[in-house]
This record gives sequence, structure tokens and C-alpha cells, in this order.
Amino acid sequence: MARHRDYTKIEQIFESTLKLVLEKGFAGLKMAEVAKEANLATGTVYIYFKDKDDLINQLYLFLKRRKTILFLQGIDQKEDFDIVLKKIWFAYFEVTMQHVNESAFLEQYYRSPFLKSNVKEESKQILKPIYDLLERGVAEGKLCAVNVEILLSQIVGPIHEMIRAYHDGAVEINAESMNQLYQLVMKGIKA
Amino acid sequence: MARHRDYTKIEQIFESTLKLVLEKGFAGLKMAEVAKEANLATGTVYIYFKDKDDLINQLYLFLKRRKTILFLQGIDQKEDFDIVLKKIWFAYFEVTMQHVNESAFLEQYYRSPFLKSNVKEESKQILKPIYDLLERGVAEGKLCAVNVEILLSQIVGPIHEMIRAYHDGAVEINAESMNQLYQLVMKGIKA
Amino acid sequence: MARHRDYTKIEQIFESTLKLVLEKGFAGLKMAEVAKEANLATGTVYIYFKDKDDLINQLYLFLKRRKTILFLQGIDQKEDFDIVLKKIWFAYFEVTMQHVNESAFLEQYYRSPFLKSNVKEESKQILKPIYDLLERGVAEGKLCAVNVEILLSQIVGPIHEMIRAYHDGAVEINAESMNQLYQLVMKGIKA
Amino acid sequence: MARHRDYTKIEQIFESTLKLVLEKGFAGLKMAEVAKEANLATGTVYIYFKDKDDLINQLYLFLKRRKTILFLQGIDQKEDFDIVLKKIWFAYFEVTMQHVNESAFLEQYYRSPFLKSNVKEESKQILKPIYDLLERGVAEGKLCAVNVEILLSQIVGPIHEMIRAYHDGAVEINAESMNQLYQLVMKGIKA
DNA sequence: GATGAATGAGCGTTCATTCAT
DNA sequence: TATGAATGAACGCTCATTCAT
Repeated sequence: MARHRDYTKIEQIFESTLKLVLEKGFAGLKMAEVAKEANLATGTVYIYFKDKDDLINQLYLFLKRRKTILFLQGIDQKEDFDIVLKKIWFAYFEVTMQHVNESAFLEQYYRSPFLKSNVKEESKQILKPIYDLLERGVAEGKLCAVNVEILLSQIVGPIHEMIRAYHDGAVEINAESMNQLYQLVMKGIKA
Repeated sequence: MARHRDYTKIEQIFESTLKLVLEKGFAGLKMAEVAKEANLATGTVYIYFKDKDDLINQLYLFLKRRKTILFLQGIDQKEDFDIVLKKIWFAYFEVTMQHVNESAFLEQYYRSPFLKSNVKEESKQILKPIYDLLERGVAEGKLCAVNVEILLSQIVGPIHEMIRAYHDGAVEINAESMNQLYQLVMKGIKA
Repeated sequence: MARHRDYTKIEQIFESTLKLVLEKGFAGLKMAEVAKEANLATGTVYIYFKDKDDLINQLYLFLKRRKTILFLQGIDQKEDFDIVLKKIWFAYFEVTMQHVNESAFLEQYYRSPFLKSNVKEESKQILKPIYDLLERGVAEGKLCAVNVEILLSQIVGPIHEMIRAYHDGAVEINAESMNQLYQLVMKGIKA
Repeated sequence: MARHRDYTKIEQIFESTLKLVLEKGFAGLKMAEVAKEANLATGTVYIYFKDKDDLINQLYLFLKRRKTILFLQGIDQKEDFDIVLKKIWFAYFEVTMQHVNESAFLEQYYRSPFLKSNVKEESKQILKPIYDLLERGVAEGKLCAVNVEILLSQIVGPIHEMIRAYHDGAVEINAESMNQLYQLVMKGIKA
């Protein structure tokens, strides 16, 4: 129900849910465990969330928002396009790395049947600043005149793939390899 | 002699499982439904698969193998590198498009906790021909001298992302847009 | 505060279980029936007992304790040995007769594979007062200087056998036949 | 069905069943395992036994007969009563010891709900020679003029109890302790 | 007769959700 | 609001039995 009563409890529940989902997957997520992990009674969770489904969907939005705020922090869109893009790219990389768990969750559940379509839409809305930036890049003739969705996936996809590879032990991540990837990516999308 | 073990049943079960997983997600997968969909008794499924978990894991490998066979079909690795790469890239695109369901399943479960690590390893083994090809490309000075994992993600990632975007209604997929993406990708990884 | 854990439910469950086990045997015991018989939901049984096995084991201990308390009731161990022994013997006989069901259960499951070894040990502990008494009898030179276990089986065994015979319709049980058996038994173990 | 076809198979099935029952208890007995242990197919067991229940009941009778034959072997009922009784008592003791497993099974299932009443009756019939002997003892004025059932339980019960105690590690069994028990028992029932 | 794959009713157990306190 | 015991539908899996070969 109301989501303004005790914000601390909500965050506790979110953190517990995230932890448990990452540990045991969504299928293994039990409401009683979420509650226990958050030092709450089972019923309490149902005061803040209608049901399990609602909890998952809310958590998704919560994490999406948090991540976006983090990597847009301190970005000044009025700066030179190339600089903004570079800053955002590295910021996104670092935030994704530092919050692998959340990112894994976000990726894993974006296309799962748990997420309701309105949540997906809201989730896209959150990325609006990025879409705007890319459109500006195309308008300024800095990027290939390609669909923005494609551009975004070209920018973001490789980051995810590299971090995946890193966690599979396939690659190292350091200033050099990050730069290397950045060069590759830019080579691909620059006009 | 009793009835022989009928291995076509395994495929029946796989198809039913895939269908149901895609319809309702893994959490909604019920063994009884799998059996019914495959016109079998519940217990019969357990003759061929130890349990639900085993079924999912086996299905994953089955689809991975099938997909790989499909897009490597008719590829002659002795041909010119650029040609082989291009053929594979478009073959992979088309197979992924035509078997979106299987691909979605493969993507969705690769990193899920359902898959046991040995299945992941076996899954990688299946892609060996691709790794070999990329290494050849690097050796021949045709591709950036970058970690093969990164190269692969640069090649495959954008395809997945574009098809996702397509299913979200964000882009069209046709000869032109495919070519456009291919150019982008190649621009990115060519030496 | 939520409802308190209601420990009388445990006894309800015990009684239902005992009733059903005696009616249909252990193999025919169904958790759902236990719950229904106790006017509870299936799941409730699992709040108080880990699983079916645990239920059986706990029930065993419960009945063993209850029976022991009953036949030791009003016994004053400070009295003359012969009197204490006689009182206990007849008390045991009567309690076993009046609670044939429980006794049947106790006998039947003592050596069955359902009972875990720690339960068997705890079960022995319950009989400690009896062992002590017999040792006192030996020490006072009233009983054959034989292993206490043997003595006990000489005392208790015939009671069980007679009640069995009674339920098979082979013998009558009355003051006379009980006395007759008591004489036989005592003749056998007195020093 | 027919029980004369392949007697070897029947014995194989009996042995396998006994082994498995003793290992895992009756509740854990699976027809498929019985078959496997006997190197037969599941269906084969159903050629020789109507169902699981029938198998258990037949096994009971089989073992009861076998045990009785064993301990009556070489007994000449025409000999002096005291000698016959003593011989039988020790023979029963030894056979029970040497075939603890069978005996455990016989004891455990005699009163279980698995045994049908006609099997119990048939089982009693097998002990007829013993009843006859005891009646003779009473007639000859050698035994207390007590119901034969009681006498039997006085004779047989202690043996079972002692062997139980032995397996619980509570007592030693050797010529001396056996004799000791024999004296106790006889003291109890002699006229 | 022998085989063992197939069947499917049935049962133990779980867990999302409710509700008395 | 918070609690956590209670609920019971639902599901995974088993296993006695059948039956096609």
C-alpha cells in the first residue's frame, strides 16, 4: 500500500530481496525469507507491497532509478558532446562494475515475464537524458545517423558483455582495457 | 522385451518445455504441464530427466547445440576470413531472428542460477569454432588484437540488442538495417 | 502481536496421529489426514513438526513419557523393595492394559527403522527409575544377580505377551490370572 | 499367481525383500528395488505375487515355516519331556540368534497391519508341535497348569528380549548367560 | 514367461497470503 | 502498524501397477 510510511523498511526490504534474488534466483525467492533477512515479520512486507510480484517490479524501478542517478551525477549536458559522452560512458562502466549485483538483476529481469509492461515503459523513461544526448550527437553530426536504440545498444551492450566476461574470468578490467573498449565502441559509432 | 526407451520423447519434452517456459517463464513451469503438453504421463518425464532442474539444464544444452549447428551450417572455414565472418554474422542474425524463442531462452538462462556450472562450460565448448575463427582473424591481422571474448561480445551483442529493440518495436529489421549494423560492427572490430 | 504458538495443538496432533497410525498402520499415515483429524490445515502440522518422520519420533517420546509417568504415579521408592516392585508391576500391567493402543504403538515402533537412535536413547533414559529400582533389588539381595536388562525383560516381557494373548482371545485377564503371572515372574527372578 | 513355476525366482524375491525390509523398513520397500536386487524385471515380481501386500504376507509365512523347521530339526518328541523342552529351547535360541534378521522381521510384522488374519492363523498352525509339547508337559505335571499361551510367552519372550538386549549392546550372549536365562525361565514355569 | 517403459493417482511438503492479536 | 501463526491450494516427485513387446 502506501509507500511513504517507513522508507527505511522499504529499503531494507529492497536490499534483502536483491540479496536473495542474486543468491538463489527469482524462483527461489521466498517472502518469508525476504522478511527475515530484513528483520521484519512476514506480514509487514505485505503492508508495503501488494504481493510478491509488486515487490519485484518496485525493486526493479528502484534500482533502475538509483543506477541512473548515480551515473548521471555530475554530468553537465551543456558541455561539449564528445566530453559528455565519454564521461557518461566511463561513469556507466564504473557504476555498473561497482554495482554488479544490481546491474545483473536489472539485466536479468528486464525481459523476464515478471516485469509488467508499464514498469518497462517507466524504466525507459528513466533513460531519457541518454536518448536526448544521443539524438544531439546525431544532430551535431558526431554520430552515425542511425536509430538511437541501435546506438545505445552499441554503447551499453559492450560494457555489459565485458563485465560478464570479467566475471567469467575471461578478461581483466583496468584503465587500459576500458580505454581499449571505449576506442572500439567509438570507432563503431562515430560518424 | 519391453517397449524400448523412446528417445524421440526427449525432443517432445524439450519442445513442450520450451513452449511453456516462453509462455509463462521458468517460475511458472509445471512438470505436469510439460508432460501433458507432450502427451505423456507425469512420471514419464522423470524417466528421461532426473528432475525439473535437470530438464532445464538439458534443454539449454540441446537448444545451444541446435542453434550452433544451424548457423554454422554450410560455412566453409577454409574460405577467405572476411567472407566466413560475414556469412557467420548474417547466419547468426537470421537464425537468432527465426528462432527468437530459443534465443530468448538461451540468453535468459545463461546467467540464471538454474544453470549448473558444468552446463555453462559445456555450453562454451559448443562455441569453439567461433573462437577459433576469431583467433584466426587476429592472427591474420584482420581483427583488432583484442581478447577474443571481447571481440565475440562486440559481434554478437549488437545482434541481440537489435533484435530486442525490434521486438520492443523500436527498430525495423530488413536488409538495409542489417547491413547498417554489420558495417558498424565491422568498423568497430576491424584492425 | 500475532497469535501465540499454541502448544495444545501439539497434543491434538499427537492424538490424531496415534489414532490414525493404530487404525491404518504407519505406512498408511497421511499428513493431510493427521491435520484434518486435528482440525488443522496441513501446513500447520509443519509448524510444529519438521516432517512426518519427526512427528512419529516426537509422538513416540511423548507416549513413552506419558506412560512412564502414569505407572510411576504414587510410587514411593522409599518403601520396602518387594512392595515397590509389586506395585510397579501391577501399575505397569494396568496402564499397559488401559492404554493398549499407546503400548502397541510403543512396542511396534521401538525397533522399527522410523525411530532415530537418539530417540531410542532418550527413550531409555525415561526408564531410569526402573533400572535404579532393579539395581537396588540386586544390591539388597532380593533379585538374582543378573544383568538389569535381563531382569527388566523378564518382568515386562510377560506382561506384554499376556496382553497380546488376551487380544488374540487366547487368555482371560482378571485378578487371578494377573496374580498367577506375577507369581510366575517373581519365581523366576527372585534370588 | 502360480507359485510353482520357478521356485528359484520366488526365493530370490524373498531374499531380496527380506534384505531390503531389514535395511530400510517396510515403508521404504519398493517393488522396483526388490526386483532389481533379485536381478529381475519389475513386472516379473508380479507374475509370482499378486501385489506388494501378497509378497509381504507370503514372505512372512515362508520365513516362519523355515525357522520352525530349523529349530525342530532333529528333535525327537518321544524323548523325555525335560530333555525335549531343553533341546527345543536352546535350538530356538540358536536359530533365532543365527537368523536374527528373519526373526526381527517375523516379530516386527506379526502384529503389523500388513499381515492378514488368515496368515496369522496359518502362522500359529506352524507352531502346533510346540503347543502339543507344552500341553504334554502340563499333562505330565511337569509345568504349571497355566494356559499354554502364557507358558509359551514365558519361554519364548525372554529369548527375544535377551537377543534384543544383546543387539542393543546391553548383555553378552554365551553358554553361561544362556544357561542363566534358561534356569530363570524354567524356575518360572516348572510346576 | 519375462521385460522395463509407461502410467497417473497420490502424497509430502512448500510458501504466498491472510488474519487474529 | 506490526506480528508470525495459520491456512490450503499447488506442485514436485514417487512408486505400485499395468501392458506393449
